[in-house]
Amino acid sequence: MGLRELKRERTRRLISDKAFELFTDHGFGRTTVEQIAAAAEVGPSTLYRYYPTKETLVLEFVEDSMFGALNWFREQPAELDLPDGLQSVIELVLDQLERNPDRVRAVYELAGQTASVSAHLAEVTWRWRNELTVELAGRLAGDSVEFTAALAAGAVMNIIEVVVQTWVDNPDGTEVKDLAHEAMGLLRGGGIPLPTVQA
Amino acid sequence: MGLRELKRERTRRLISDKAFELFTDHGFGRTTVEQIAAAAEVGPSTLYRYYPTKETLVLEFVEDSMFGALNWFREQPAELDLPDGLQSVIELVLDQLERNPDRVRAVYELAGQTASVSAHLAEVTWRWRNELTVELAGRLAGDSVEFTAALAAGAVMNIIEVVVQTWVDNPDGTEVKDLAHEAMGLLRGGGIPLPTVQA
DNA sequence: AGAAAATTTGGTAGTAACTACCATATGACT
DNA sequence: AGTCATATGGTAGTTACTACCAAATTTTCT
Repeated sequence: MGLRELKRERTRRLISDKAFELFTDHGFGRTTVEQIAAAAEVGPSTLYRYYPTKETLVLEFVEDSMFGALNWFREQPAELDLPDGLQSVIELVLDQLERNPDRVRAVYELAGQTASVSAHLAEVTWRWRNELTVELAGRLAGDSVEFTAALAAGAVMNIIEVVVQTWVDNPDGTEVKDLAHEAMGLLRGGGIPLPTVQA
Repeated sequence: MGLRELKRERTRRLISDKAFELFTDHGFGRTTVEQIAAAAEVGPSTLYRYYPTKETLVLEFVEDSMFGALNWFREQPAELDLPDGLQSVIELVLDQLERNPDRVRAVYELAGQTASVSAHLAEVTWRWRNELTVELAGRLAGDSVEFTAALAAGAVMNIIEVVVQTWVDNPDGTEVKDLAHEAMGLLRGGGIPLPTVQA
């Protein structure tokens, strides 16, 4: 890796760290992009090159965690057992998020306070689910492939969201991995009140 | 209803109609709030009183459809059978959306083109799911009520989203209600590749 | 009917996120 | 060392949105 890339990584991290510092101290809305740029000792112009919007400053880590796992899934052989593969996807996302619990909590804190952050967080997971749907559809056969894939991808996204939310809400509760298994068990075992089917 | 309320309703509708006209003709990003205000023959100041952000102009109908159904659910007696109730919620939302198919299609069109619209659309459904979770949790008993409620609410949201998406993507396909039943059937009958449970 | 009160409207001034663009500086390569 | 590619910082401008105020309009009270 050249010196150039190294510096890029460093500035990128510096900017997002300073941003989080200011966001958690004074709130998302009360922090201006210029203040962040000043704190990171770069021009606003440079900051915008790394982070096109204020929200991406907050969501980079979550987005990377989620799409990292998705990319792993994409590289798996076509014969991969889907249920097993989906479990691995879930565990990979959770593993990534657990590498930086404080950051995850801060993100959810900010999303709770600011509508546009919550909106963009929702958008990231929504986009993630759509891309998982495409990948899944390519691995399915039979009737209404798109439909089935979308339902499966939605279920996976759901499990992740519920587990993360529960984890964030009570930090000293059950282990993340156990929560995930509990969720999958409930879904499979019929422990969830699902809507009835009646024509 | 007094003259004041009547005029308010009228201006509100006028504004959102003009907004959709401009959005679909020239795109969301290429339409300014001032242009919308001018087209509706009101001051920008007035427009902002009705619609606090540009995105609410787009999402009002979808939001009303979804939260209308949720409010119906909230008013149901505590003894209501949950699976049946959830099916009704789904059908109510879909009924509301079907009252204005063009508008729904336009919304999804705009969401596909503009990130911030897609973000706010995601946020609306996310918030809807959260409120459904709260309502459901109040009607459940036993262990891990919150957890179960969140999973159920997520499943409901999922069905709605998949059905609407499928409906929007091919307008002349299966009836919305049939799609919904198909989705519920697949979910209950194990036709979906769900992640495995293994500790 | 007419005055007073409440509310809606439109306009002004200002903030801040973001874009387009250009000159300068800084690593990379021969 | 010199040239090339890329990263940086600054300037000017657009636009969404906020706070605030004076005029207009609807409702209410006498």
